[in-house]
Amino acid sequence: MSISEIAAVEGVGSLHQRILSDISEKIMSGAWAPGFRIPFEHELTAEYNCSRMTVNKALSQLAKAGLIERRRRSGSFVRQPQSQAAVLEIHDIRIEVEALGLAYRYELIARQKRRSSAEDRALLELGAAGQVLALECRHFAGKRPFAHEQRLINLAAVAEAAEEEFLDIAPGPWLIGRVPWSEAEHRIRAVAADRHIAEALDIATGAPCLVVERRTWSAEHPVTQVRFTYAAESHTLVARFRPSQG
Amino acid sequence: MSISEIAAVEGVGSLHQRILSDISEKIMSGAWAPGFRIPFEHELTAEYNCSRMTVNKALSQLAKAGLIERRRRSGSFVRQPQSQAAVLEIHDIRIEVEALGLAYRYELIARQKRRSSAEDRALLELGAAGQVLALECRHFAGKRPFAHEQRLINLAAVAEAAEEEFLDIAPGPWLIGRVPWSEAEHRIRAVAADRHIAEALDIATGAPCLVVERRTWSAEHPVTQVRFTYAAESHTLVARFRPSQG
DNA sequence: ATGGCGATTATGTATATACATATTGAAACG
DNA sequence: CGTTTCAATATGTATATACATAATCGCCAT
Repeated sequence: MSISEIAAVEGVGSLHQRILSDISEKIMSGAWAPGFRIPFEHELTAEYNCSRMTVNKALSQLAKAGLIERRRRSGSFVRQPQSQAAVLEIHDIRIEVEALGLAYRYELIARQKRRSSAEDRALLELGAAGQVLALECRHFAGKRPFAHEQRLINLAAVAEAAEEEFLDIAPGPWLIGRVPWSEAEHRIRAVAADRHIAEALDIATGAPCLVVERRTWSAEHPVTQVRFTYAAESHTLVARFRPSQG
Repeated sequence: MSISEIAAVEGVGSLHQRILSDISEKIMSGAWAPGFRIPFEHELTAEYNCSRMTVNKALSQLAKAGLIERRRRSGSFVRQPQSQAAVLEIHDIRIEVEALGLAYRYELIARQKRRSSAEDRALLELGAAGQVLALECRHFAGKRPFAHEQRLINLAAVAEAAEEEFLDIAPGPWLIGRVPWSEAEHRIRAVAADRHIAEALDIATGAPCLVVERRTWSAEHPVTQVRFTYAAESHTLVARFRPSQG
């Protein structure tokens, strides 16, 4: 939780919020350097003329936000500047398209159930061979293609997928509603459109595209691997970042 | 703040923590669907045989984490799942290059101190005019250009930057060591290299590039805006994801 | 009906208080 | 001199209570 998120959730007028922002201001400005021991709760209680609970609420939140570290008997200390980590929002494509005020349409291009090839196993990080479902589809924004999707689903992990046609529902939302995922890994890069992608997205061969690849695990089992390709003009990923311990 | 972050910070043994995890479990599992009105504070007070403050602490945190929405007089409701959030690690370019086993080199191309233009103010989201420092530089991996950097620094926020030549140290690490940041926003997209970028990165004009733009704030003040451009082959962003609400 | 008004209700914030727990520092002891 | 014990201290959690605030419901007058 970032400081501004705290501020956004809490009323900015409340006292514990004011204490919180006063202290974070001192830390952010560098006035209180890393390692500095911030005043004890009872000192802040006196300074703000309020109860310890109120001070405690503010300090607890600063600790949660990672700005300070609290040690019993010793006090609270400004933490070392942390590594950068980000909270990256990845929306459902449908929601993204509709947020642009455009009509969303989904189209299945190909669907193949097969025994996993060596390449499939590499993509899914599967140890043993087994059945997989390979899907290729397109997402439209209005009349224009918005994203191309290539996906592998590990049928050992999601057996019901074999029964689903995926004619009317995209595999993303279908999976989200069915398989809780515990972890995922994304790779984001720029590529030049090859012939196949260029045709699918109705752009020139060689045009820049944003590729987002995702691998998802549920309880340590690989579930799905997907590659989304967006035409450069159509897509920007937005990420809110906050400092965090790393 | 994600649920697991809450759990990590708080002791898992405390009562408000147990209430919190009980409820988030119901929400995550789908037992309490979006829109469902969770029990009132006084009902949970009875169920857990504890005070309202304890229940309130748990519910406030669930609200902060974005799992529920609280409405006075109406109750608390499970929110629609908003998006998937991820923790994306963004490393220093130098570290990234050296992780590839290549020699890192930094080069300053241009440095200009100026009164902020309208464009500068838009990029930095600055209200009033003031002095800014505009920098352009390159990062090398071995002999090849790895990334191109265009940066604005708000001198009202970081006055010492005016004295720094940035001949031997890149502005990124320089800023990180000096200005704690509270929040940043990233935009990631693919573009075709224009002539200037193509020259700087030694690639063909029109070649796909990954652009990462970042705006950073410290204590509500804009600090810096930077645009990194990477040749497509040279860079992949990797993000480890966990489920979360927001 | 309908528009305003007060009562009701759930949450939001703050208080004083109490006891638990972890850690430190110093005194007591072998 | 080293170790154990104990008291002091800051934070962690929980309680009962109080009043503020926002939203909703129903009543009443128009």
